[in-house]
Amino acid sequence: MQSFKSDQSADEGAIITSQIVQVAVPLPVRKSEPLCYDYLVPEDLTPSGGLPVGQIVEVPLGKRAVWGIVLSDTPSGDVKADRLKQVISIASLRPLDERHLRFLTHLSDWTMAPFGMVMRMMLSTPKAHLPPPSKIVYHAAQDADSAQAKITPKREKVLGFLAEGHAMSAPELAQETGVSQAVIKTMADQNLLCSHEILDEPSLGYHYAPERLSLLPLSEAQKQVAEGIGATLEAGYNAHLIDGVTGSGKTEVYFQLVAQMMAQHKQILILLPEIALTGAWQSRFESRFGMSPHIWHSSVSAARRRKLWRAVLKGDPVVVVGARSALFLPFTNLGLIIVDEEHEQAFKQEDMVIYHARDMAVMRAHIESVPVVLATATPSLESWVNAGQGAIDQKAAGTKSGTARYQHWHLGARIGTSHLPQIKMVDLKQDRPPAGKWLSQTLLDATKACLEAKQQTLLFLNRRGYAPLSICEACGTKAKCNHCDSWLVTHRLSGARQCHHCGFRQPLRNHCDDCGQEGQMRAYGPGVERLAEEVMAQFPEARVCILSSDTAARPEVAAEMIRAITEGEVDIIIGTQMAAKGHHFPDLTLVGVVDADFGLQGGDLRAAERTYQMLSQASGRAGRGTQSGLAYLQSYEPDNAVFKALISGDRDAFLSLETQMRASAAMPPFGRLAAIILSGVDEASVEKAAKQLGEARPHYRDVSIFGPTAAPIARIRGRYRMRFLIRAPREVNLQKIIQQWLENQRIPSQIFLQIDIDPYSFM
DNA sequence: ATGAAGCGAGGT
DNA sequence: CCTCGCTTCATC
Repeated sequence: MQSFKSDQSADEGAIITSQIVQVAVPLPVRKSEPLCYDYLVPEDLTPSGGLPVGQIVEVPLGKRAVWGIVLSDTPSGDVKADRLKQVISIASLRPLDERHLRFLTHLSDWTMAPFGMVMRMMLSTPKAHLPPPSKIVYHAAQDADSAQAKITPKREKVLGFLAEGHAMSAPELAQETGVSQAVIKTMADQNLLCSHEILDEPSLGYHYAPERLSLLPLSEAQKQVAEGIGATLEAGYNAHLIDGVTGSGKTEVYFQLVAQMMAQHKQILILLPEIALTGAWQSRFESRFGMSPHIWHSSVSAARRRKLWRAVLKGDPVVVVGARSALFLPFTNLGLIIVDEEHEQAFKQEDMVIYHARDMAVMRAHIESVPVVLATATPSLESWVNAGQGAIDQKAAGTKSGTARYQHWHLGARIGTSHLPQIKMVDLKQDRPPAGKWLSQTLLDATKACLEAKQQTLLFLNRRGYAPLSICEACGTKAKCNHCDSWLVTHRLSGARQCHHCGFRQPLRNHCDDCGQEGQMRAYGPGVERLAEEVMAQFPEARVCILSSDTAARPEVAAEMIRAITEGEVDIIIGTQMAAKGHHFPDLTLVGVVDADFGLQGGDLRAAERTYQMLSQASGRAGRGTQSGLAYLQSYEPDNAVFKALISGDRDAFLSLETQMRASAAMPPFGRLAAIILSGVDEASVEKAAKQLGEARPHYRDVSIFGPTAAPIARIRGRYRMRFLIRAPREVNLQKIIQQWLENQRIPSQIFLQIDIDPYSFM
């Protein structure tokens, strides 16, 4: 009796002394601190004693088992110890380091996305936290000579190889020694070899070998930039903006920096905006470095991602090239971050966690104390101002001048003989194409001349499909999406009318859904397919291709089209944005921008900036070879400042003007913006929730809150959306204001609330 | 996020 | 009286 009791109390004692940790759980709960729950750590899970902060663990959560991160080794005490659940398992990974955790919390704080969601995104690589598969390896038996088995020549070969101290799996060994696997198996059976199980986790790290590099010799200007930045690479955090016209060789400059950090055996992260189209970039990397970089994006196979994720955490020296999500990899030996095409909007992630990968890359570099290099031909206004430009205007906006956050590096001329294209306007009010046609006489003549000179033309139109709008001539009804407030775009090539917001499609019929009339549907407006029709009618002998995300949906198809164009198998390219980006088509000398005004309308904060970037990008395709290039911009308002800047090539004047406008309107980067978006299936309840939230709006002297207003496209994917826009001076803590506003608000659970700090899209 | 419980409308 | 569907609640 007595002893039973004391045993009992000893058990209780064991439970009480066992460790309790706080684990961040993947719940979408918005709190100022990461949402953590207390869990007991069973002793048999931690032979080494306690769990460290940063350890990834599997814990029960309600009915489920989820992965979370240990954020504290002391209990919060929120729940009585006897109600605590136990940690289920511990990931076979080293704990995340403190800097990575800091990155996650800062990102969650900045974006106001629930920590649990940021963490979930970071941990979403399938099975990365499970132990790697194991494999059986063979090595020479200790007492091999005492075994009685015959040593045949083949066996001799195997033993000879293993004598060098290797341990290998049967297939590898067979490969290496040129014997069949059966020989190895038999030798193992006869105790000539002994085997054991190891984890199959080869290192992915590069071996830095300067003799394998074949970097291009740099021009004087390139060398200056490479050396200037290079001198700071080992001095912790430093941010650089490489600002060089298309074709000035920015990539070669940062390759030099990559090589410099590789010599230090560091991990290097290179972010590209659209990784699916990076075949050319990759082959360029391979030819300079004699090895492939590791690619990271959502369509890389789960197995590869898993291997890379683990290798990155182990600290293997790797060069990772990736899309936005690569930013969340658990680097432990990071040396350098590069963000190429830093101005690209594609870096802004608009899903569950809304963040800008360029800005978060700078934040991560800061936390990791490593340099970050932003590269672009057309800097975003934010980066340009951060690089200390437009200083007069900064003063006007009350910001201290002379405090550039980024070092600004210019790369001027194009490399080699090529020059920037000459840009000319076509005034569509004067030189107007006939109804239903889109090419002015000027552009047609130029195209004809270009064809005759056996050179290529790019006609740029950023509109997919055949026509953006279809109207029934009988009743005036427009073909609309069932799930969104948007028109259906006619796609003749795929025989469908489709919604570009939700992917809804219906077969292409010449029948009105509303009045039922046959044969009355008319297409309005241009799309690349329709433009192709016009071009083929004008130039029946020309070889025409359409390059858009519809015609080149898969990367292989896109690569093939780009090859065909590069090798001169095409005369006229009709392309969307996809054709404008980064390609090098040496025979292309004429670019026609069919609708240069597209993108300027809509009152978007960045409309002018974005249009400038896109048109300069598109016109920059012309004249990259030995011939000089020419670009025509068709516009109804040819006097717009954007076009004037493009023609004069005075980009900095344009950016200064934009900077002034932003500064005087207290818009980013001189003021801060945030959007709060409420969405839900039921329009009335979204409106009601928005109204309630609006009534609780805080009132501050310098903070303006606009809304609630229906989003410009009020319904997308069957969800109604209302938004608030908040504007505050730069020095105001916008997140804190929103936090306080939302704190005591009860949002019905069927309504989804999102916060977009520094919004780019106003849709 | 996601499973469970709570509650009104409709069916046996 | 019991089930279906949808809102509300809690998750250590």
